Amino acid sequence: MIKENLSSQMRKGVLEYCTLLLLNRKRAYASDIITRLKDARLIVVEGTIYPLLSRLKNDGFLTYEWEESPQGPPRKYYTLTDKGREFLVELETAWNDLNESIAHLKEKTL
Amino acid sequence: MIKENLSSQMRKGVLEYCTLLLLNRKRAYASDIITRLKDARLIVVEGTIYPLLSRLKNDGFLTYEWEESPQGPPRKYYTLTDKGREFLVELETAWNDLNESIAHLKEKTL
DNA sequence: TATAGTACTATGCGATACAAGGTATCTGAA
DNA sequence: TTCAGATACCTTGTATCGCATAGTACTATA
Repeated sequence: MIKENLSSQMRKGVLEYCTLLLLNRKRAYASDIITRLKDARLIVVEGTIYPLLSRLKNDGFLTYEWEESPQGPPRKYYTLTDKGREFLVELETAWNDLNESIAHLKEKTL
Repeated sequence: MIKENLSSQMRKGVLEYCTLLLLNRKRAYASDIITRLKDARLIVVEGTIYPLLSRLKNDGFLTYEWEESPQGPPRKYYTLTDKGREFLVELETAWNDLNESIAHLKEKTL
């Protein structure tokens, strides 16, 4: 592994968590999500976010509604389902567990 | 994505960080590493750790020395190189950045 | 010699991030 | 009316990584 794809590899699966976190606050459409993740210093591109949203929708974690746009084509606004909120809790737990494991590895032995 | 491979995906790339963290404290051989990661609640198996160690070695982040074992075949004891220690710092930064991004997404808007 | 235990290696699969390219809609200027 | 640009969505192919599985090699002991 080289430096360039370092964060790329480390984020595998985490983007799912971040996207759900984001949508839990407020509904959004794909381009909007990309912008918001960029605000959080997470660089994401279209080729990543569209398949991700489709997966989450097919698993029943998200739903969407088409809505007219003031400019340009209509938008798909995604929102969390109840199942999605439950899944978000699980992801949160998994993330916290990972952090605990790392903390454990840091302080251990010497 | 289903619940089972949730943590699996999330850990992608993180295991590299954990392994380097672990070896930064004390040298170890593969089976030893698996045991130590298990102590930190990270379940890892042989098929994961051996390719990972090979990659890190080929990238110059690790070196190893063969050493006799009190029982069974000789062991490959891995240690970090200077380049490996530099890489560990980068991984640490990447990890902290990810945590900051998530914290940002949690508190943002509402 | 045979068996069990330990350690390392190789192969194939599924999931994911990403680059690159494509389609469709709307607005405004020529 | 036509066309360029912006917006928004979607698809395909590639590389990487964790993992299951199977296999190889060495040592000690009966």
